[in-house]
Amino acid sequence: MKSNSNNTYHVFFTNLANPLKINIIINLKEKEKNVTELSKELNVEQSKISHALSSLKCCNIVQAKQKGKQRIYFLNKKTIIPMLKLIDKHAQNFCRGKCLECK
Amino acid sequence: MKSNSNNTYHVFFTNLANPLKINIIINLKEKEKNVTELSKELNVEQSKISHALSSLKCCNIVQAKQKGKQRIYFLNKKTIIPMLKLIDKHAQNFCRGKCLECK
DNA sequence: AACACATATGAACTAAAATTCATATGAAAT
DNA sequence: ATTTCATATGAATTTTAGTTCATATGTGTT
Repeated sequence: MKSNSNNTYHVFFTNLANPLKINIIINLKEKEKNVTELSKELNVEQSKISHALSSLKCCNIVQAKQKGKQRIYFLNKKTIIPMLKLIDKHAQNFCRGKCLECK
Repeated sequence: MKSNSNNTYHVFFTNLANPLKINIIINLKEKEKNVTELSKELNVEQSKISHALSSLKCCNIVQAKQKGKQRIYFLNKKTIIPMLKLIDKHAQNFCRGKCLECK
């Protein structure tokens, strides 16, 4: 019963179920950035950013390119942008604007 | 920087980041069911099902109606079905069909 | 080849979420 | 009003995921 794609769903959602990763994603919506920039703008320690990016990258939610000694991360917008829109709509329609933590 | 809707995203994804909840959702795609039916079909202990349903319900990912002493749960398909489709496409296009756990 | 800047990685620790299990609540039937 | 079937709930425990920090790797500069 627990199919293969069910596991894909689980892996995917688990990867996104983290506030820092969400903040990174939102931040990368406007513009691609390197690790140090993200670290400064979000005011979060570098290795935390690296760890977060690493798992986002492994699902291809973000991608990266090298530029000198910097690594520039950019968002794979194909999936994420429409997904966030779905959640926005869901929150409006079914949760009075925002989903609340369920104890 | 950490906006309000960022938290909605986090709550929403966290709610879905669980293999049992995914299995419940997939199971409810075909047909609405009560707790006992889900428990038997997924071969999962009743209180686990109830806990899972309770948090899915609080985000209105599932909804419920009473029928005698049973509570029938059904999927709010508006959000979830297109979201799962997005992930299917993502997996095909960017992850060779399935997302793999990232260590 | 030594150095500095940029990023990644591993492992121990901490935090958060899921499971378990005993029990409470609820709804109908007798 | 007692019993039975159905579901929910709380709290302790276990599991899983995130953080931290020290250090490794990688890239360019002198």
